[in-house]
Amino acid sequence: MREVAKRSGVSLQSVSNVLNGRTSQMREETRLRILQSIRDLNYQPNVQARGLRLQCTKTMAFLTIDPAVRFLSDPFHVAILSGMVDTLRQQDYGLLVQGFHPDQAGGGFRRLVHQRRFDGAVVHLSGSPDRRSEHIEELKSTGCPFVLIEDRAEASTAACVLADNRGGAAAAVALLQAEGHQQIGFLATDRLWPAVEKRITGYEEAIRTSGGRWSQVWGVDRETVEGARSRVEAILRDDPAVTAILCANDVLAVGAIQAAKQLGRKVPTSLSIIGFGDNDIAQHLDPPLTTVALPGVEMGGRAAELLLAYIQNGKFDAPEVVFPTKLIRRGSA
Amino acid sequence: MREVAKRSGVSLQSVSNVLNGRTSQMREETRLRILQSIRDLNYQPNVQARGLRLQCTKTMAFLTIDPAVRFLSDPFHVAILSGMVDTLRQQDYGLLVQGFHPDQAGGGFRRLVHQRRFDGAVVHLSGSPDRRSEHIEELKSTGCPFVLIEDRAEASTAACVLADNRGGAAAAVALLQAEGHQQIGFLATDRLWPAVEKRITGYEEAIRTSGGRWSQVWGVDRETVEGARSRVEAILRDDPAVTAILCANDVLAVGAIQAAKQLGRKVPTSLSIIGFGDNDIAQHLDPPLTTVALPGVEMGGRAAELLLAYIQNGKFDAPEVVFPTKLIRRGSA
DNA sequence: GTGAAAGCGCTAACAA
DNA sequence: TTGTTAGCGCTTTCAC
Repeated sequence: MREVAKRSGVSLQSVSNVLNGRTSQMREETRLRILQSIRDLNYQPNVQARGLRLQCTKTMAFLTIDPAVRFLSDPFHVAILSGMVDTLRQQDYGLLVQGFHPDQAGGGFRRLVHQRRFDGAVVHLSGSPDRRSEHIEELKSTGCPFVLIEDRAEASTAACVLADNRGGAAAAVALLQAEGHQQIGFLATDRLWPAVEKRITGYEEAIRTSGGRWSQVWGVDRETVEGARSRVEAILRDDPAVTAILCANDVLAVGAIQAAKQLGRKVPTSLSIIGFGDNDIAQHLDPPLTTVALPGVEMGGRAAELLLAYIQNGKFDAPEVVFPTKLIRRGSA
Repeated sequence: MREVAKRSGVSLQSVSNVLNGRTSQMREETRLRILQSIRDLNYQPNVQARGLRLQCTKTMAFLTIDPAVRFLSDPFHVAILSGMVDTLRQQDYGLLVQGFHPDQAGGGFRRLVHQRRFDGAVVHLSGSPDRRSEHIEELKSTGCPFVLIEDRAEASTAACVLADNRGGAAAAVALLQAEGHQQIGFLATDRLWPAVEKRITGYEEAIRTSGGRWSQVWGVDRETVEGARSRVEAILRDDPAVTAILCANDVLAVGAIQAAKQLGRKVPTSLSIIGFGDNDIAQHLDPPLTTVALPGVEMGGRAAELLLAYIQNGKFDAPEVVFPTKLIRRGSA
């Protein structure tokens, strides 16, 4: 910057003014001269120095708590990130990605915030509601603005972006009941994600309010296709009267389909399966997966927008944004 | 930090010394007192200020050129990122993610580097070899260390991480020829990724050296399942004598399988299909996809390690790291 | 062993 | 309209 000033024969301040658009009371000629020097020297302001002064980083973070080292293998996370990237790149904001192991998450958030690595964060928590509350309190106490995905927080520095998981689960149950299913089970992940909790709630409510007599939630310890397959095989052997399974996500649904094949149960005639997520794979399975679509990309994009607006105006446009979910009927139910 | 110093009754300097391990000539007692204050105050050094002084950011970047806004939907990118995240989080390094549109990439790299947002970058380029060379020159000229994925660069500030794509393609061709196939085609993406180029080269070499008479490379403009499906349908209608297709990636292979089904050609008996990547979906397709596995996670991890070592020692441990690929035989060939 | 002073690159407040 | 000064939080050099 000093170079630019020297080259244009002006002070550092004037250069700074041009860069920040404070150009109202400056001679057009000077402005152009400075602009030219900037271009000649290929100058770019140092975000670090600028940030130190302005107390901002031009960076947004995506934080999650996931026991899996490869937390990016969760397609929902990737969708959120894609949405964020898209919004942020238009504003010259960078995206910092960080996943925490459940055990380290405690001090982890606080540490990162104190390091001043970002101006705001989109956060996707997991764990028991109590644990999550603790984390939310911790985030609040940092003063750093954040947007929760699929979770709620009462705070002026927080907002949340949710999908209508309960509605989605209810729609899925309704479809299955309309097809005459009496024993509809729910295959859940052991790790508690807030969205999964809501899907379970939606499922149970739907069964109850429709006068259904039978409901059952099973857990899968390994959240993989293999894990789901072996679990579902055991379930079906145990209780062959189960005719429909609503799965907490599409990956589990893939495992469920495999289990059905393994046991010689035709999908959907002998066993109906519905997933959650509408991942890329869903429509290419055999049979194509009936699933509740989640607008992950849109959610990530909106979360980033909310954060950006907070940084500009000091408050959130909306404390809460709810996205609809949509049951996509294909061949598995 | 000022707080910590005051609380411990020492100078800022001493606190800084403790934080940076320059503790050799300091009374143990003082050291412990400072450490305690740090803990009491929950102090974390401000990476921004520290970085400004030290000219480093404790952040690494992943940069790619991908026309798709959702460049993260490429499973290979996600794998690279996963590997990087894993390595970086152990070193308290952050990960910055940025995708460029081919048209903006030109100045984009330079801009980011000049902004001093990161200490090094893992870069996955695409485009024609000439274009890529330009970008590599630009990266070199910034002086910022970088590791190329699937591409080469001669520079002291650069290293590269490659997979044996040629070998993988050759193995795939060998398998198909051993099964008696005479007309093996290659389904490529229109967008030129260096890895795809190498797969094509490997394919053509293998056909030639084995005395094969027929070879053909088709391009797919839309890199989606749909795009591949319609392209392959046209291809097969045009020349039904084609009995095997080697696809540039697994997504295209999914489309090819669908096309085969559409035309009533059984896979693998009437049409053999091999993919590249071994994505999560591959083994859950019907039939399970025979594919050349790429160690994306390992490559990303190694790339980050190389960069980290460069930052410490001022030079790369190795100018080039090559990973093997592995043909995984399943049901589609 | 510890403290004081300078400066990384930038911007806000004030002075000219 | 433009230039000067101070300071963001940290580390480094040098003096004590």
